[in-house]
Amino acid sequence: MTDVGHNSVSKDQLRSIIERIEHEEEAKKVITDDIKDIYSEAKGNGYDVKALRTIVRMRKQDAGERAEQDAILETYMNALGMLA
Amino acid sequence: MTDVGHNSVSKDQLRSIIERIEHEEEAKKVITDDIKDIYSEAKGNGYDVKALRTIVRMRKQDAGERAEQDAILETYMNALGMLA
Amino acid sequence: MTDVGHNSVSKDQLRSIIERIEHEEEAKKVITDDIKDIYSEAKGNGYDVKALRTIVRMRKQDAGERAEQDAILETYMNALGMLA
Amino acid sequence: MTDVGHNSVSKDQLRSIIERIEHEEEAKKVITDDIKDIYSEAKGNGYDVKALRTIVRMRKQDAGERAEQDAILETYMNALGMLA
DNA sequence: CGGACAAGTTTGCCAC
DNA sequence: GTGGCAAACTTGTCCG
Repeated sequence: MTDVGHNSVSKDQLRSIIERIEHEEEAKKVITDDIKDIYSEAKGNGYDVKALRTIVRMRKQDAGERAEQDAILETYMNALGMLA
Repeated sequence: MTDVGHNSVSKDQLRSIIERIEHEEEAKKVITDDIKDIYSEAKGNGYDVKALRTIVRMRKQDAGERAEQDAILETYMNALGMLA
Repeated sequence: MTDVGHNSVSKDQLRSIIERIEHEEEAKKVITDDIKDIYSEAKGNGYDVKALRTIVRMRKQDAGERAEQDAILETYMNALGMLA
Repeated sequence: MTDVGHNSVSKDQLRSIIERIEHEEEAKKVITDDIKDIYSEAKGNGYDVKALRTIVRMRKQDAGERAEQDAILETYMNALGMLA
């Protein structure tokens, strides 16, 4: 390899970095699939997946933040006459 | 309350589903953070993070590439009546 | 080209189909970009883009359907003690 | 009502934004439907829709491919200090 | 912090 | 009509 610029890049070090990342990403994929399985199973038991996701999202969302979002929405909806 | 879907949602079953998902998502977050750490560490060692991400992405694509090509071939063969 | 199966595909006809589709997709992309521009401009005028998107989505959604979704959500939230 | 953000949201301005977006989205839907029609017509003429979609997708990728390659090259050159 | 990029989520379509 | 595949939209993250 031609040595360009700073380039004291150890081939082995670079390979190690890449492989560590790829290893983690595989692990992440496993978990992602597990989550999908849980939703699928729930669906099989009659649950509404979209609603479940909404619940999970809401619980993750900070309460104050949620109120803030609601307030903005309400402001706009009111301006548009979408409220009562 | 209006009865939606099969309903008579078991509180415990629902809670179990939600908590299993949240547990998996926490595990996923740990891994996501690990990946970020690896990139940060690499950056500290003088690597260009954007380039690293590009490499990882390319290797992922290359992996999928072969399958993609095969799928295309099969599609055409099927369209031409060369399969079964 | 080898004549396989039914294959009386006119090269010109195929090309025409493909190009018509690609032409439409370009037009679609223009509109998509226009929409992005409107949101950007609104953002520049101090609007909350996320809230705007929510409004648009809600107005698109049928009222009855929305109530249905809300009912499911409420059922779950109640089961989890997220209400009151 | 709570004052959110800059607020004093002009009802007319907001309505205008929303309606412009909705107008564009309708236009987009028309095009989307046109595309569907083209595929349907092609199907009626004996074409394999899945294969057509594959072709369109591939041609789009090929177009982006060159730009992608250039971007990768630039990224590396930049990382190696060969730019600027 | 603003704009680009990537990830994740949702929706639509086609085959079975 | 269900489940898997692919497109589109949304959200979040990262770099400048």
